[in-house]
Amino acid sequence: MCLTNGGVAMKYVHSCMIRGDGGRTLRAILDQICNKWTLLVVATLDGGTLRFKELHQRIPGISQRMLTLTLRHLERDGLVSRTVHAEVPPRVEYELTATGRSLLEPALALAGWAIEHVPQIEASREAYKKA
Amino acid sequence: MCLTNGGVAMKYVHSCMIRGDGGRTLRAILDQICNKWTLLVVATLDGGTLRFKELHQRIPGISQRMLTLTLRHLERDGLVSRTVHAEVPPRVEYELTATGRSLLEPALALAGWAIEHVPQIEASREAYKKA
DNA sequence: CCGAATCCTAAAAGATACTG
DNA sequence: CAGTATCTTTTAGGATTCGG
Repeated sequence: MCLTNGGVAMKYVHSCMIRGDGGRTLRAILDQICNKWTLLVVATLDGGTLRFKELHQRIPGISQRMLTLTLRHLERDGLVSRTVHAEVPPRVEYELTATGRSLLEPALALAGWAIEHVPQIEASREAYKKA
Repeated sequence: MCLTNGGVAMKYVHSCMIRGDGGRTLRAILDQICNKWTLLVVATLDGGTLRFKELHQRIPGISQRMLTLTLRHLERDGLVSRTVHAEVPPRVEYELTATGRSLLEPALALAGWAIEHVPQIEASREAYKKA
């Protein structure tokens, strides 16, 4: 299967996305990845294992609730592993799984595109407002 | 700037995302791209110009309202051009701009990743439910 | 320290009806 | 044909409190 040619492959993506159930599942997964915090949590876990509190500190603005929810979803989807150490006080460590790490490259590509195009998009928004 | 090495570059992305304003703008753009319909509209416009009605037909399930909103946002951000032909009945054509086309590749990479991992993620979800 | 439970608001999205 | 307007439902996310 060729996934390198935009012209052809995007049609394949399109066909996958509009199929009744596959579409719903695929969109659910894409939504999951692209929500407010997921990409940031994955990016933060790149490079090694972190505890809950460390994650909380490194992601300014995230609430405990959203960090917990995001981690649970990532764990459920098999992208992050969660290890509880039976100590007092408790220590819980999070780490990307192989699947989670495999997400880094495409996620990076998209984030990179967004970073590159921020000025251009902002300019376009300004121009649009005036018109 | 190196954007090809996940280990290093993801930290760059992370640093971009947590910066006060740049972070907000960047996340707003990512949110925009990854919302329920944007990727699908962009994928559908790959390959050529389409009228409003054609888009509506090729994207099952989208409401007129959401198609309009999505197209307005894409137009505002400079990813899609909108051409009104002064005829009766009216004819409005939408087309990807150069910037819009440049989004195809990274968007494709992410969608491709999601498509590839659907079975694995679903299996992980099943296992998670039971446990 | 880690996180579950609850309550609340704002935004997104859907349904429906109408118009130049 | 290509929208706009309005209404309702649904969801995401934040604040706070409590528990193991």
